[in-house]
Amino acid sequence: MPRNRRPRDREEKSAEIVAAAATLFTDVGFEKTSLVSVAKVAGVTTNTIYWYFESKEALLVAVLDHLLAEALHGVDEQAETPLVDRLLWVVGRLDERAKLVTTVHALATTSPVVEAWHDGFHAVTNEILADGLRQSGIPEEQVVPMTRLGVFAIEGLLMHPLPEAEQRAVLRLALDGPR
Amino acid sequence: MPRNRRPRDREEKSAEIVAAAATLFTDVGFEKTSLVSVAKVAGVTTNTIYWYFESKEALLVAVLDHLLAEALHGVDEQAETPLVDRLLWVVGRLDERAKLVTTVHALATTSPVVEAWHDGFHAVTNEILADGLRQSGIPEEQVVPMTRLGVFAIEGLLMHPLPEAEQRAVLRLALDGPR
DNA sequence: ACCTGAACACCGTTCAAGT
DNA sequence: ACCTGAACACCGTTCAAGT
Repeated sequence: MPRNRRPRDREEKSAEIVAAAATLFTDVGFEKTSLVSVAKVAGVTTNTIYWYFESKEALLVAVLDHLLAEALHGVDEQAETPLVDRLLWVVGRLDERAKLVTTVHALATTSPVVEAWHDGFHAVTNEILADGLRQSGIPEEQVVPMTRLGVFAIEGLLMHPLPEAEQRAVLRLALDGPR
Repeated sequence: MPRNRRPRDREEKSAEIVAAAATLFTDVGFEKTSLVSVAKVAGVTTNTIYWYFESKEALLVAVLDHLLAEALHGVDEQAETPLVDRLLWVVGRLDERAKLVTTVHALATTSPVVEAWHDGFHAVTNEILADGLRQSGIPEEQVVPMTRLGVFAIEGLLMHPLPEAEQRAVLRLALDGPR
């Protein structure tokens, strides 16, 4: 029982693993990142990862939670700017993580853990976008399909890089319609 | 030189491998399908696959070409029906292959072969959709963003299953705008 | 030209053993 | 409770060898 092992060691170690995984997953990609390389960066052994996380996919979910919290930090201060700009801001922040967007969709069809995270993520983002639309005075029966189209547009923009002017054109079209 | 080896053996064998891979990739998923299982279904050895295809990803591209040709067969006869219904028809036909849609996007970021196929696919579908929009009398400067939004909507519908009535609502909104 | 057997390097995961 | 060494089963891929 060494006295230098403080009680927050657990969260620290786990946080280091998540941080290492977050960098590698976004840069190298989830599939191409081996747990050995995650362990190396985090300064632990492969098996240690399994003490903290049930599987590689469970580690991915922890990474996603971490990045989401990070990405959402600051979205509140933007409550005053127009909806289109707010969405554009979100797209800009998520752009470096684009690789993970496709990874999540690919894994959601086979991995229950990832599927659960994906469903929860959509529930949250749908709610945020739907609220924004209602406050813009969109008639209630159009809120649901427009929310869906808006989310599809955001996902599409993340998966297919485009200059910002064209991103804006697509989002405006999705929210305001032609003209 | 056995006399029962006909000259079309090569295409036959390769077609059998593609057919086996097409079934397994769509049902089990690309990542979860091992080349051993493909070989077993096709009645060959794993190494034989490498005689016909450069890699597992090259085999995927062959499968995609095969399925695309199959899916596009019959789209011409629909030239008279409204654009929304035509897109809905395409979505319906691709729905069982939804797993592959996400796989292609996931691999496109790391595999040049798959990225090339993905780019070509988008070029073709963009053209088809843009032509349809022009014939519907959409003003030229709106054709490009509307095509993009339309493709994003289709991909979104493939990645997130929805009842047909809601699929139609999203597509109508993308093409006709609110009201 | 076409196909195989046997190996290679690597992967996610497990488990008995240590502290 | 936490971590490790060593192994497991499996994977995509390669290559020398056969016909």
